[in-house]
Amino acid sequence: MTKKVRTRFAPSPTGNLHVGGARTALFNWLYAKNTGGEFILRIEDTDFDRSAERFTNQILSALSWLSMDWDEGPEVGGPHAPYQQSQRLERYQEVVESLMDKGVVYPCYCTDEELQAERERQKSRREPPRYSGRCRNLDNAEIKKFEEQGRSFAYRYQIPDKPATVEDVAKGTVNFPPDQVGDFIVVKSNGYPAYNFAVVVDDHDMEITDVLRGDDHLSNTPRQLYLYEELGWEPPRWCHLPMILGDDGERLSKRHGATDVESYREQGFLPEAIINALVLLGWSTPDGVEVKKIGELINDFTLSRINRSASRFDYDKVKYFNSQHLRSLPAEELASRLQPFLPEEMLSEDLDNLEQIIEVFREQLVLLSDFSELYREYFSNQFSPQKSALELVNNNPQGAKIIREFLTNLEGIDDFNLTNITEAIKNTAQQVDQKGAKLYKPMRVAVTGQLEGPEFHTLMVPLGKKRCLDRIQTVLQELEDD
RNA sequence: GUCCCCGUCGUCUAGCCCGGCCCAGGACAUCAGGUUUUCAUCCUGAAGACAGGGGUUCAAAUCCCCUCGGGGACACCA
Repeated sequence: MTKKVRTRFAPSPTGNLHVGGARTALFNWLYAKNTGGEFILRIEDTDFDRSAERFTNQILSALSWLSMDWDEGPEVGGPHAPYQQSQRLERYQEVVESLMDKGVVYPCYCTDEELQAERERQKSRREPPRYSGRCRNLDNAEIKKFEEQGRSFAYRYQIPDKPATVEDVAKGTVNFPPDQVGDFIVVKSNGYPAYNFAVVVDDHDMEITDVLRGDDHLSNTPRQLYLYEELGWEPPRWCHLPMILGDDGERLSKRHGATDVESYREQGFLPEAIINALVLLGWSTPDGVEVKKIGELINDFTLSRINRSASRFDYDKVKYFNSQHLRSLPAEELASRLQPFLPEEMLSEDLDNLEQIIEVFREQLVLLSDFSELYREYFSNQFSPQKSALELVNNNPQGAKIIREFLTNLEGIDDFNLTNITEAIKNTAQQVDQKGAKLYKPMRVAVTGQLEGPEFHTLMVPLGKKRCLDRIQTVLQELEDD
């Protein structure tokens, strides 16, 4: 029997969750869900200077919003707690000591300046910039001298001089020639573990079976592989995902505008739309159907359909997905999603009719935030017909007459429902013997003051009899004033 | 600079592993028509790509090589 799949997402809390990170999390989550495995969340906060708790909180909340729940991790705990690297320092120490016992780890007293100077020198000589191993064989006298100078030290791992072969699910077999990497730091001088060391320890301890991550990590993998071999641990399966680039083809960064998941939430995107858009970056559905619900994605997701080339996040397409998902949401659900986006001035009677109003605007909505403008335009008490709209009615010889007949027909309605309103429209059509735009435009203008917009007879129901009649009278008034 | 990854319509991609069904299919965006007695929706259509060059082969988007282009790593960042 094969082992149960355990994937993880291991963000560093040095910024908000951005689309690249979310995509990585998503693939790990989907893969775990698809195989009935577990998804672990781990916080890699070993960058003492840049990590901040508010980022951890933001990441957690963004993940939750996207509906990616984790089986183990912060807040939920689990058998391998704590899931935060800054709280696992003792464990790293323990592993470093075992490496020291094997003599494959040594203290390095080099300062930042020295290391940087070394790199500069190598570059100018057109050599690969990498650590020379100068502290590898320090004798006691030298160590004593450094100690007396008050220098701090970091631990470096002495890499074996041999090629590394990474078997990657997405990229295939990748060979790295020897001599490409220098001895790297496993524990920083502040006592915190360095990335390449901490991931190995944690992924092993947490029994991670599959590591799905951005392919910017591919060239780090040999280092990690060396460590796995040194420690006698079985490495996970690696699957390096193609990167998501900015619209200019460059690595995603702050200046690319909206890259935070949070900002999409604020703009009125639905989490399922973001997920739908994200999953198609570097992966494709087996049947070619692109708009999918989360459950369908879980069902469809396999590693074999991951592609290998980088992609860009297309804002227009996310909007398309949003409009599609918006349409398939039940009115009740949509009403609840809309809550944070409702205009403050919304009337209580309209609030009561929210679901009805939603149906009026449904096809027009692309973002949740579009609702309030639509509401203001068609439900506002400040009703002021557009000039161009009035002109059109004026230019129609029957215009005013249509509206007057329409008004009379509406006045006679007791129960102001869609059937009766439609009836009134039909009656008006017969009375004035008009059809098409000539008939409908004046009525539309009379009710909405505009030439375009949502289907106006559906809109009339939640607008209510009184507001409709008032508006029609206003329009008639303004027509006469001309 | 060295090493690694990648290169199909403007964008996301299918096809590539196992060459022929691909003078390359779909989606978004764009443009043009049409349906809907109004509007929105929707439908139909158009335009639009195998980075370039060599090979191998009866046959190459698919296999091999080179070039070019993009990205990544070479950090006491992850």
